[in-house]
Amino acid sequence: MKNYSRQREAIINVLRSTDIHPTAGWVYERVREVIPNISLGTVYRNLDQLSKSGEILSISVGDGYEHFDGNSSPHAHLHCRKCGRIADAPLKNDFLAAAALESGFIPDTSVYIVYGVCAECNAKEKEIN
Amino acid sequence: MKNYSRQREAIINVLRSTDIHPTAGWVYERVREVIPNISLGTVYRNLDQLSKSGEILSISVGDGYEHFDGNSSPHAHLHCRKCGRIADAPLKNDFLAAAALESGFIPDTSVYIVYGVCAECNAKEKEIN
DNA sequence: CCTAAACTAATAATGATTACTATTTTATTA
DNA sequence: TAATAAAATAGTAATCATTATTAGTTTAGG
Repeated sequence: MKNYSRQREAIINVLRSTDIHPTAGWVYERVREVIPNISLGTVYRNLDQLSKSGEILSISVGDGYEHFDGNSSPHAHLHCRKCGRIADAPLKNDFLAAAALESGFIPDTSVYIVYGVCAECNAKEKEIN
Repeated sequence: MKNYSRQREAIINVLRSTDIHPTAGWVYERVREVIPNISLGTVYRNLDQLSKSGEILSISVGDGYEHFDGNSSPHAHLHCRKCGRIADAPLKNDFLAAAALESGFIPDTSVYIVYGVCAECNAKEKEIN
């Protein structure tokens, strides 16, 4: 069903080495440092595959890019509207099930994104005014 | 700052009349029934504006489209991986603040999306097998 | 009525993502 | 260690949701 490829391994390694929740393009640039002639399509295909198999997480914050997270255990994301950063935040475990109680819906993953302004951007704002 | 326009009013009306969390394209088709020569760009611009001002909610489930929700009060969304439907689900109120406790992040909105399979799709699956 | 800011229709441009194709790699079996 | 089929890849072209542009129209306030 699924064969080994050093391209995929490199992609996973890059993802596991960061917590910035990168885009496909960012992953592509980093992987190129190891496999210079890797194709952008290969990066997209593998990220798609890995997120469908549950090994990684795919996150849409609505900034026009798909973001990826090597940590697929349940946690929330804090997305800063100003700098665009996506940070991790803890999440009570029983929440996923509780939210889906309704109507026979069978949950597998969840993405919880909190929009707002991060501490750093808030500090900069205060400096200016 | 913000002027009245009947295009924007029609867009809000369409959004408030449904709970399917439509895309810009869907809203466009519905508004055209009332204002036949409305421009798609106008729909996009207004939806963007309204979601930035907090009057509506913008939701990315990762299906390649941006979805919109006329109900901007905090609630979770159940996104079915098979039929693509997005349903509403209740959400404990204090959750938003709790998830953002960390590091001085100041939350404004949150989008909580649970991925899985809805009851209907699950029933169909059982019929087949 | 006048004016400036906000808005619109129509259309062109953008750019992230996906599709396609010929070639190469992987895993398996003899 | 060949032979083979499934899975992957590089490179490139195509897609299409969204954004930008522009000339003209509408709104609101004095």
